Amino acid sequence: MTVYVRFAPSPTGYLHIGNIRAALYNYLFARRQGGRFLLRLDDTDQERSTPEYAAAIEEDMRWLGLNWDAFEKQSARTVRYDEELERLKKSGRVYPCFETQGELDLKRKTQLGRGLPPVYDRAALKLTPEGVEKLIADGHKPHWRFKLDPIDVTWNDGVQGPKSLPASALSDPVIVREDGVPLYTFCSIVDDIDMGITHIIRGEDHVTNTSVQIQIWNALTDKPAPAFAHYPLLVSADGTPMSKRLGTLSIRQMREESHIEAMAINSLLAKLGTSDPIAPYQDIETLAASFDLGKISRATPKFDMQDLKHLNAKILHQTPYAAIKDRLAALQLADMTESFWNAVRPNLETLDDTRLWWEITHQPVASMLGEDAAFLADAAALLPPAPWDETTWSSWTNAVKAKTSRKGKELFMPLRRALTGLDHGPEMKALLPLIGYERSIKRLKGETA
RNA sequence: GUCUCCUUCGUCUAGAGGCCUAGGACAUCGCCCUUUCACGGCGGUAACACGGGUUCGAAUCCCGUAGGAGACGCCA
Repeated sequence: MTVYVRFAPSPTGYLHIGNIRAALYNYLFARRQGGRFLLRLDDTDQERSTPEYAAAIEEDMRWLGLNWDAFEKQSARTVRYDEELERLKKSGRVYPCFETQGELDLKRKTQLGRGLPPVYDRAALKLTPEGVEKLIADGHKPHWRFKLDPIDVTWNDGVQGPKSLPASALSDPVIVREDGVPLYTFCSIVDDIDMGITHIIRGEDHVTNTSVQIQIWNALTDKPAPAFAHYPLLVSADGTPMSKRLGTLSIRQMREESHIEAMAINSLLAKLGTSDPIAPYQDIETLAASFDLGKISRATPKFDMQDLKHLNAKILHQTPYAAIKDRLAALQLADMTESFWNAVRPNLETLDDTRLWWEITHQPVASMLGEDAAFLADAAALLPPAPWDETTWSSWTNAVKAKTSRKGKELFMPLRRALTGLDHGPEMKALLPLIGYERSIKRLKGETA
């Protein structure tokens, strides 16, 4: 059996750290198993779904490198949902209900107040066929519920192990709204059957859905239900649930505002909450090779933006010039050479920091002379003429050392400050030739150059 | 309230009754390298939620308590 998995977001917002994990896990699982990966837009909710969000999801997935083998949209499949619904109506597995939302809310509130689980009481099942006809004739529109069997559904979960959920805690799910729109719980199963999905990997917020969906699946087909795996949801570093934080954690914000590398996100999310160490990975195929559902822990891991930033820096420090060349060219700055990259790479936290070091080597910088103006004037006098190379720094500083008797930090820090305007940065022997004689001599004299 | 899952260093985890004076990774701290900061290399600090029980012996099994996450929608 060839593995076939899907990521099924609804285009009602941007992809974020929480839901991209579903995409990543499914993608890596498919790659590892030699299977296929489907992107399916669950866009039956016409009011909240937008083409803009749909396009953004595709864009973000491509940026992360999560390429899909097939693409589907639920909005194009309404005929199939109607057909399957008719079959369930004929077999008596769904039944019409007429309670208003207000009535249902009240029932739930009453049950909760009495310490009971807020489960639908199946009052609509007591309606006679004549009663139903009369309600419809009077202009009431029914919504439809799927009648659950009173059995405990069991399955062997890929992360949680053997699972059993008591039927008594479940309501008959509404599968078609009063306005005729079929709901996720139902559409998703019709799709999974039609498309031949073999494994469903998703967050543990779907565990109770699974027990009803297995029943719906079995009511629709004799084919065996897919394998399920439910991984624990993330919590944010300060302990607040992610659901309250997702606004600040969209993939596009990470990319456009925080300048995070796609592989930093992939590396962290693929390993966070697993028994593998969190480490920088350069490509997604290597990540796929080590992916194993069995390594996912059942406890809720914390997501910390700091961890992501650390990993991002590590990835950049390891990135060879050949792999970053095109993106450096896209910055449209002069002299983005291999030696420039190798010089600045160890000091980057984000790729955008490249601009800072480019400006220091190519744009006027306010020099930092401080108390050392006299010392720097001596140094300036000793500055050798161009052309410069990697040895210039040490021959020059040796001369300065001989003249001034300074050494160590006393010798180097004032030079770094004067030449770059900063007290930290790449190795000066690499930076000096990039700054060049003209700017160097002026900066040593305290001029902005 | 009911149901599901969970609780080992700051963080992610290893650990399936004696191999645990609890191992690894990240972070942190220190040292080395670099006649400078960083990068890199090498080391150190640091944890079994609590209370009972079972057992010769418990991080590991059982019960309870506390705490955390999720679900209980005509959302997905």
